[in-house]
Amino acid sequence: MRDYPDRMTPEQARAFRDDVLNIVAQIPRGRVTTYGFIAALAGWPSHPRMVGRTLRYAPEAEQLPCHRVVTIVGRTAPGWGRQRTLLEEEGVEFKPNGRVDMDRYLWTPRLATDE
DNA sequence: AAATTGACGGTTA
DNA sequence: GTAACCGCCAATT
Repeated sequence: MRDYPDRMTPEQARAFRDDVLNIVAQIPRGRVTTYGFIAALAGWPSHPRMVGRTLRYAPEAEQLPCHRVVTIVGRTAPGWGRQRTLLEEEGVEFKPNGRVDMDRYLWTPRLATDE
C-alpha cells in the first residue's frame, strides 16, 4: 500500500515512461483506453497526469497510437483536433457531445473478456 | 520556497 | 445528462 507523499525516483520515472509507451503500443486499432488505466498498469495508480506528460513530451510517442488514449469520460486531448479524425478513421464513434462512446470502444489491457 | 499549471479522476450538486 | 469542485503529482514560474 502506497502512502502519500509518493515521489518518484529517477529510476522509477524511467521505468514508468517505458511501461507507458509499451502499453500504448498495445492498444488495438479501433479501440481506446484511458490515462488512469495506463498509470495503474504501470504501477502508479495516482499518476494519470504523468501519462499525458509522457505522451506529450516523449519523442517515442510519435510512432505510437497515442491518439487512442482519452480520458475516462471519453474526452480527447485539448488542442489536438486531429485526434478525433484519427479515431473516426478507425471506426471509433463519437457521441453528439463530442466524446468517445466509451461503452463501446473502451479497451482494458489484458483484463477484458473481449480481447 | 510558494504558487501555478496540466494530453487527469472521482464525487457531488 | 452537465458543471463545479476537490484531490493528486511532477514540472515550471
